[in-house]
Amino acid sequence: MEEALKMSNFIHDFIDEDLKNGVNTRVQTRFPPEPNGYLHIGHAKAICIDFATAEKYGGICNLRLDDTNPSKEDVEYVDSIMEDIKWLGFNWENCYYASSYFDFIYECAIKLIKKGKAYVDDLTPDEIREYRGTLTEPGKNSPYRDRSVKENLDLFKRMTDGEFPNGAKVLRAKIDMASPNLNMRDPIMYRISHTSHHQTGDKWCVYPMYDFAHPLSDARENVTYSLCSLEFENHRPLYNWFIDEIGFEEPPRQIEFARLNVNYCVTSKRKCLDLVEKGHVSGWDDPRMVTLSGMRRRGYPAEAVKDFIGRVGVSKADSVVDFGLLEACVRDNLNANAPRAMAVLRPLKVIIDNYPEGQSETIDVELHPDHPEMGTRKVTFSREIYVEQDDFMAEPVKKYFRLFPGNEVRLKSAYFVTCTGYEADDDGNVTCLHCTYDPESKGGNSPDGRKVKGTLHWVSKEDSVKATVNIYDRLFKTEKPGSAENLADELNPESLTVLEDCLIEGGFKDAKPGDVFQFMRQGYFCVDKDSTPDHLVINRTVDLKSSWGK
RNA sequence: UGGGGUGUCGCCAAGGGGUAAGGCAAGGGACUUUGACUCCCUCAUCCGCUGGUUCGAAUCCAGCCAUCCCAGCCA
Repeated sequence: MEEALKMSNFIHDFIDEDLKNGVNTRVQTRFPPEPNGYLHIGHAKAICIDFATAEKYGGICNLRLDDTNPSKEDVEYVDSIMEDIKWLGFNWENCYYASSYFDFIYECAIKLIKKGKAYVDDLTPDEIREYRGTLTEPGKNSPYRDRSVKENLDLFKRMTDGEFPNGAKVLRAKIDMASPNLNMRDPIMYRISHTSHHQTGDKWCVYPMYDFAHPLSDARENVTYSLCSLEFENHRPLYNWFIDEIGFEEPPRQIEFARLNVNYCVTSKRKCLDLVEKGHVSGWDDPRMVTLSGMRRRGYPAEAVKDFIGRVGVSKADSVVDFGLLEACVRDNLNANAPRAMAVLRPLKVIIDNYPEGQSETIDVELHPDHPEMGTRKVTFSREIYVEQDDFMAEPVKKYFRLFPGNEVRLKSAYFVTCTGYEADDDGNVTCLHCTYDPESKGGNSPDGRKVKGTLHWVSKEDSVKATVNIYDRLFKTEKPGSAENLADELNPESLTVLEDCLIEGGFKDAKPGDVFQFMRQGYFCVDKDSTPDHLVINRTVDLKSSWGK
């Protein structure tokens, strides 16, 4: 993916142009999340773009926690953000907080007041909204707009000193109440909020707004390209206004790109928080969530996520990427890297009638068919084994070439076996299969050269471990969740299927949380963090494509 | 009905005057000790629409249509 993202996109075209014209001589970016939630697949796009762009041009990318609104933020989130970025494999040059620039930002506010470009406004929130006008009508000036510099300086200091309650006053930029761009109608720079901040404690009771803090933070850090999503396009004139008014030698430039949307997924903090708080999911790291922690727990390799971002590309067109593309990236990665193991999710007992009772043998099986260097593991074959329930049909449908009475198949790496009969309970459910094996076919090939069309995975009764397996489906049944009044109405009731009593080959007990295996045709599976040697909990990462049944 | 964006295959996305890359999905075939993988082949006479400029346009111009963002003391 590094290559994919280094391929030119329109952002790089702008940068190339600037570099060519001498507008800039270097490239520096930043990834600026607000610590008010967990990072998700959408952030992964921003992270990849920010870090890869800096890397492409030999510049640096800082992590900056955009913490200008303490009422919504928490250190729990800053910790998770750092962990998730590291998991993705990116290393920030410096870690800063917007709050570490509060003194600087405050000085900038004073400077604007002194220039007559900012004023303290006493209007109430409702009045400010009224005075702002509408999309089609211009706003009107606040009666407090023409206060003297001296009075503004005094009032702003008293705001800062905590003399006024929340909402009593704000500091506003004096721009143009008739601007067709609402962001330019005297935007608020500072609001009063007697809230303790997770980084600065009780030092401040006024906090800068995003529009004021962001450009100054960028400039302060010597960022040259401030890459963000499309919804900030309308803010760019304001971003530039603050940069121009304060004055910087190497002004940063904001470039916007379309944010990532994936169908059947939710990537808004509001909705994710809702799912977590209302218990629709087990937490921010629920394997069904597309949070970075959720995907990690699900077993998605970080490389696969980055590959996905690279394949999606960067443009300014609103788009919704198919979740299937993410899964394709995961399969590609895992197919190449995940060791193989045999597991039977819905066990069906098989008795090899002509295999001596009490006898067993150990078979070496490659961990990966394409990578012999990965070595082998040992599996045990014996008279009583288990196969998948749907690997048998009493009355086979056309083109079915697994087990059915009279048919011969291969047990992966073991022997050819022929189904001779089966037992069923009173309800007609098949409870046990009877087979005979061909001793000459040890290893899975018959010396007489006869072929079988089916190869089944299996586990022996003696050498297997029990596990609980979670099978996941999409969390939502609607392509674009969030349109309904209640998000819960759009949840897919079958997003989680728990299978108890699954059987995995014996050696699996040594697997560690986070390890991902391919259980042959059943797909890829990841050992859950809550798994213990006594109780294995396995999450299905993704299934395999199958042409069976088409 | 204001301003700012965006419209190329089912989903992403290159290409920016010279005759439509690639990926995912889909379909067909080969191979196969995973009905997986791999490997072949197919898949936009057409680039939102309508005009115009030009020898020639998806690429330039005009008009129109569709769609997204903006009226938080959120980011």
